[in-house]
Amino acid sequence: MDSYLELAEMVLRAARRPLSPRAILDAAYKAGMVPSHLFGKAQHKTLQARLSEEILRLKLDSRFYRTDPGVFFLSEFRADPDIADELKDPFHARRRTRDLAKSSALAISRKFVESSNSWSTDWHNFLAEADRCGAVHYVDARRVPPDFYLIWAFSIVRRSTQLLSYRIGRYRDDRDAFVNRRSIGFTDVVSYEDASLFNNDLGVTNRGLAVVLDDLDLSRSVFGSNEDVNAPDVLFSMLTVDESSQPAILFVMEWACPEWFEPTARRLSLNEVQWIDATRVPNDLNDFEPWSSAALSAIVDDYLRCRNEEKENKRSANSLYRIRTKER
DNA sequence: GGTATACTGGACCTACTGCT
DNA sequence: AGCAGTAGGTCCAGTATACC
Repeated sequence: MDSYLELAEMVLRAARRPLSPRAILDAAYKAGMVPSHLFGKAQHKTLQARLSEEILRLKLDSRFYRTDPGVFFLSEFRADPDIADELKDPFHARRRTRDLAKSSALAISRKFVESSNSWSTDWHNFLAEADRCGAVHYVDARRVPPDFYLIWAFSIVRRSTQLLSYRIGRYRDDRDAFVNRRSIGFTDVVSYEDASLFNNDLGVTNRGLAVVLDDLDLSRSVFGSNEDVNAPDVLFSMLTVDESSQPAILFVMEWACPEWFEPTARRLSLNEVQWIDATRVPNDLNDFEPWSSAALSAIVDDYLRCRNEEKENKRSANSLYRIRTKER
């Protein structure tokens, strides 16, 4: 036996019940099963780390699963009729980070974007046109070819005149201009799997909805009903040009939640969740990460312009904003 | 010997809990 | 509500091992 995982496997097989890493190690020491090369001040932490990583990596193919937070069991017992049913239901631990490293991320050729004039019409035309012209490619999000823009869904949650904001932790986004900054965006790259026959935007709004539901741990019914989610308010697209990340195109959309909605802070891995006023530029705009800062400025400008023009329900959609963090 | 891969302990960050 | 201590989950640098 030469690793923590093998040790855990043997102890759990003998115990035939879920155990915490500490209990696994206690049992292993009592049985004299721990080899001398496994040592340390906090071995239960190491074992927990190994189990967590194995489950994260192999998911359902892992030898282990959680029955509760911090309690692990062997997958082989899920087929054992002598094991109680309530121990067979895997507990899914909330991720601290979201995997952005998608191998099939939506990207559009720069040439097409620069020659396109359909920014001024709407997303669907722009994306359909890109698709028709063969300007759409699916790429590895970690290695975007220089002649392509990665496409991001950027979801905002609105409650009347307020927008939901939060502070980004290190695990969430480690780009220098984003870490510890305030944000109004729930963002993710759009993947091939998001597109379907039933949407005509290559899956951009699908991904926008998925990311906001996932990050806020919400049910679809918050934005309509489980069967039929209200379409988001399509705001605009932004071409981001900042030093901290590769140039990308953000499709900014707003999801309107009911007046009673309040995110349950304890379920979030987001910090300092608060509603901010969407009718004026916040004093601490520089505290926001560059994408949110630009989106927020555009939203407030739009609100003020609409109010001036007394066209309150009309948003000027689909204009191209260029963010240059250096110029801010 | 050089390189790739796997494994390790523990640091790190966030969430939870109990106390005041 | 605010604080401190602890636990859970993730990350990373260092080391061991396997392979060429």
